[in-house]
Amino acid sequence: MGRAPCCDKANVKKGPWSPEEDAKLKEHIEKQGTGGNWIALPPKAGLKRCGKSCRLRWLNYLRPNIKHGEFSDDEDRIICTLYASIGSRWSIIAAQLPGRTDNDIKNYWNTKLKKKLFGMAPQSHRKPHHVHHASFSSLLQSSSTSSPSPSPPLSSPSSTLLYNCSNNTYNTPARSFRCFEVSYSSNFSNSSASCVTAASVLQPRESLLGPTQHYRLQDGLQMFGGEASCSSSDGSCSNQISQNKELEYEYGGARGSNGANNGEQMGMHSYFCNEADESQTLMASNGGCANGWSEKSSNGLWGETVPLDYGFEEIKQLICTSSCSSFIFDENKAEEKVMYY
DNA sequence: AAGGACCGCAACCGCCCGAAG
DNA sequence: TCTTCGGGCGGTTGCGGTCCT
Repeated sequence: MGRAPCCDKANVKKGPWSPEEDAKLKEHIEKQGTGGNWIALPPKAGLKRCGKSCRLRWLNYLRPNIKHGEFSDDEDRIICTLYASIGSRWSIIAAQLPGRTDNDIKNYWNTKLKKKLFGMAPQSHRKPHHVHHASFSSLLQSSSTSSPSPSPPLSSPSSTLLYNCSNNTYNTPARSFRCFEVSYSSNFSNSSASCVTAASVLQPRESLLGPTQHYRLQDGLQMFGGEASCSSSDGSCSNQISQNKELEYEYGGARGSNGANNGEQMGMHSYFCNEADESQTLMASNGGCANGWSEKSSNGLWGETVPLDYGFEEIKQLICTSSCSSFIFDENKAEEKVMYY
């Protein structure tokens, strides 16, 4: 009955990893692999660490192709957009950002992006001393040519973000965004074998127009899975779209307006919302395994059609209303949890 | 120069779920 | 069928670095 304990917790080392430990772990995994058993790995590798700790160290730091450093504006947009639609499913979000780990994204969101998005003033009066990111509004407004225009105050985004009802676009002086829709079907049968990743994120409108549109989208898709992305999974669900070498991107093909993909897997559909593009559908599904997609959404958005291309205010409001309306205020964390579950 | 405040990040903690026994 | 484990995930913490006074 049952199994042996995973590790002797009294005899495992905690705290920061030494370079020697890193080298041992890396060498062992590169030679032997994980063997599919992290708990058994530490003694084999000569490490006095918990298997979970080894796994975390490998996935978040030692694994090849890990990307550290600044997040690009595109990555910011992906994070914000996905956060607005699915909440703090960091592993899923990480799966869309090649080279990024869920831990990285989580930290980035908590320390920078959230403040950027909500225009939070620094808690102290001193100037920020780390990397100066563009504000989110300027991020949204930045043109593809990165023209250095000053950012308007976040408190008045409407002054620079104009919604065009006729074609579902948000226009700024420098750039406009196309409205995408992504629908999540909840009636797929095999959650472990079926998952869908975000196939569209905020894209500069100009990149979606004209003859290059198709290719840009394909590029965008491939970007998601071009290499082992860095969800904290063992990699099996990281290449969610890159695993889809066979994945068919139906461009202009049949559209499952209800999101069902023959009823067997969750479908994600991105539509171009203006009339000129309405016949063009990008449809993506895959055989990855990000289980988050298979679960009921914490914000209750599954099965609905969720606009994924937001302006600043839309993302802000979505985040506020759908998932964690009170996350700015620490005193409301308890309430926040209630809202989640 | 020293102390305090703040920030970012690596790592830990605890829970959940499916698998193993 | 029940118990326990292993893997995975999100939330939280603590430490070290940086900046301000």
